[in-house]
Amino acid sequence: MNIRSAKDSKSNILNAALKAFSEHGYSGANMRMIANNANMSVGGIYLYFRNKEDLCLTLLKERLDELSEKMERAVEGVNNPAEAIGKVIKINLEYARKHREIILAQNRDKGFAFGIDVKKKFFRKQRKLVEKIIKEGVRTGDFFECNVAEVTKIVIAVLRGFVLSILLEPDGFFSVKGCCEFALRGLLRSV
Amino acid sequence: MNIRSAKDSKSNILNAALKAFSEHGYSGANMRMIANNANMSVGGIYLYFRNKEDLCLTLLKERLDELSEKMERAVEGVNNPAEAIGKVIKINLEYARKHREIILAQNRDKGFAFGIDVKKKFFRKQRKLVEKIIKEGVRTGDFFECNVAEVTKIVIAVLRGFVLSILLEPDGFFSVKGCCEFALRGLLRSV
Amino acid sequence: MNIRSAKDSKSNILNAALKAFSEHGYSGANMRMIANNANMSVGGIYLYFRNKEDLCLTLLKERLDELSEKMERAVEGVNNPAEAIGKVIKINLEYARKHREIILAQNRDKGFAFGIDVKKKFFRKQRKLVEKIIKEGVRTGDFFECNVAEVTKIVIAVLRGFVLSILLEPDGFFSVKGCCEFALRGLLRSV
Amino acid sequence: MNIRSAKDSKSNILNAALKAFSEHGYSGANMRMIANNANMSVGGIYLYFRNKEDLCLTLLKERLDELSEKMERAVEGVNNPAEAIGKVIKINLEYARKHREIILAQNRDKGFAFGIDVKKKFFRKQRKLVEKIIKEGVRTGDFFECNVAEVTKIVIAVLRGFVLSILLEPDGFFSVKGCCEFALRGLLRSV
DNA sequence: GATGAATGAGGGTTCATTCAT
DNA sequence: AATGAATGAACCCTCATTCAT
Repeated sequence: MNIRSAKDSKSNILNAALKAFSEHGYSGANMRMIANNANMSVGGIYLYFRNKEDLCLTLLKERLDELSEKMERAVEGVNNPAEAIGKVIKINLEYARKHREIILAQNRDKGFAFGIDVKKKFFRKQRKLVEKIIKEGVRTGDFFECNVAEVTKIVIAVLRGFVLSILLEPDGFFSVKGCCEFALRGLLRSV
Repeated sequence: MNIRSAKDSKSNILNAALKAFSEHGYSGANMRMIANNANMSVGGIYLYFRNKEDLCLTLLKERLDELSEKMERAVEGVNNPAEAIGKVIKINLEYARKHREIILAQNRDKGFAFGIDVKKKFFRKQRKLVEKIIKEGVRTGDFFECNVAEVTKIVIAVLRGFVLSILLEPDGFFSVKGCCEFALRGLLRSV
Repeated sequence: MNIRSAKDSKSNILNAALKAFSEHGYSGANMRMIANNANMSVGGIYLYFRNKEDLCLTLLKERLDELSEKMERAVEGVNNPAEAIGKVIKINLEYARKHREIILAQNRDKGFAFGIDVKKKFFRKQRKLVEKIIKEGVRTGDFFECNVAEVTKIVIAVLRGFVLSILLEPDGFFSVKGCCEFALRGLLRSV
Repeated sequence: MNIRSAKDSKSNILNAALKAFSEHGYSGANMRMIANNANMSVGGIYLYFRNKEDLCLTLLKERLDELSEKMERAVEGVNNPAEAIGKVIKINLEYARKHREIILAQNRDKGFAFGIDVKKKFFRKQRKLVEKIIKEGVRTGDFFECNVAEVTKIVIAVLRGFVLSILLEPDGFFSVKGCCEFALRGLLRSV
């Protein structure tokens, strides 16, 4: 209707798609719905995106890039490794809570395999970040001596678990502080 | 071809569906595929299952019931709380590795919302089991004093994270021992 | 289950089919339903009837034969033509009210064309009966001089209209007496 | 092929459906047939009609609205009640002869219950029209004193009977004049 | 750039009928 | 005579994608 720039149109469609996917999941949402949300014609979407999958993938990429950047900015200049781990956990939990619907939509109907490349790229970045922190923690003596590669994987696994639990039970009591403490100390009173 | 008992037919279909869902996801698999895998006609499936969803749900329920039972049997008679937590982690990790395809299939295309009741029932059982162990650990003094309810949730979140990571990166190095140690001790050298 | 004679089985199935067709119409009723109603297997039905249509046709034939016979018996020995016409109307209206569900079922989903031969045979008999009465009425002078063939058709049409109206609006006020009076004024020389 | 206006497409589909339903009845006709008749794709039909039933119902409504209007226009300005009844009969008989196939199709496979609301609306209109004429006839003294409500029902039943008979035996000799005379003898005080 | 009518393959599901037992 | 599991064609309907305008 309006004279829009290509960039505007694209982000307009992305917002419309976001809404549709959030509400109905990937295959529950159809192109007509998205077009309606975007105040556009169905055909119009195909001027900006190759197909439905491309549209969803773009959405996913945007989100993960944003999260990546947030994490990196959050630990920039933080010297205390424990604090850095805490920040990473905090950012991830906040992000999960904020974008719950979207993350679920991207996994509903398509599952983990969907957009695997984009996800892998994100995971790689995330792992590097955490690994750096742990390495530093071991170097400073704050953290246990350990197989850094494995512990990194474990920490990321734990992080994922926190995120997943927030997605599954959004209303459950689940404090960032509790998660951080746990990740840093575990269950046992004495070692 | 129609010489099978009803029970045979049912499990025959379930296996065929498992294969189809594992390879193509829930909506990628179609009833014709499943019928072919089962060396049956399409209509035959509907003698044993109300519809596609029912078929997949049955598969899910079977799996989760089995896992539930395994966990319960594993901690039976174990008095050391740390050991019990270790067993729970071990069972879950082994299970994830063994049934990776199936679990993914049930979440691909349909996502977490699918079979939510069956899943909730499982989660409830799992939480009760873990809570009991932690309570006991706190009572015996093996574990920190803590908000048992919250820590239970966190431990389960961690558990989920381990499982999720195995699903996402099946070939990654990821030892049960490492996970257990981490869950029990965390990262920090001293508190 | 029981040892039944072939005749028993047949009528047992017919009753079961009648119930099913009455409740769900021709295509709404399925063979499994009928088999259940008859406490039989699906395959069993095919020992007695060639197929679903044959089953329904047999039902139709039974009903129409019964009605035919009732009409014939009713006018037997009645000498007054007006009274005879009244009897015919009465029998038909009563029959429509009594077997409403069945008649509707036979026309629901299949319509007038269904069982056309059986119906035609019935219509022929009915027409002959009415024609005979009218001819007699004209001969005795009770009825107007008229084109007997056409008036017969008209009287039958009127009769059908009464029946149809009862089928369409079973609860509507619609007296046999009113119908007879109306129809006879069309026939009687003097009132 | 896609150069038609929406209105053209709709009526194009309606014609195609009419042909299909007339030839094969409601459930005998399938969407693919209709699409072929309309030189369209199956999906195209669903742009204009919610489903098969909606398509058939629209057809039915169109027909009955047309007949309703015809009847009303026919008696407009006619002062003689007997003549008015004659016109109503004439219009209905002509209509039945002209649209025989269509009317049959709408009742074949689905029966009277199909589109019951649309039909009821038509019947209501028809009854009001006839009732008004009879009331007027009684007032002017042309018609017998009578229970107007009941006689209206009877006249409509008779009318239905004429229509039904034309549907059942289209080639039968069945004059409008004969029908009117017969029906009017039931109503007129003097012949 | 933008439209939206049109496509048509493919989906899940039903059910009259068959046949090995 | 009787069973009921099995068949498979056919049904209605959906929707990502295309293309004439």
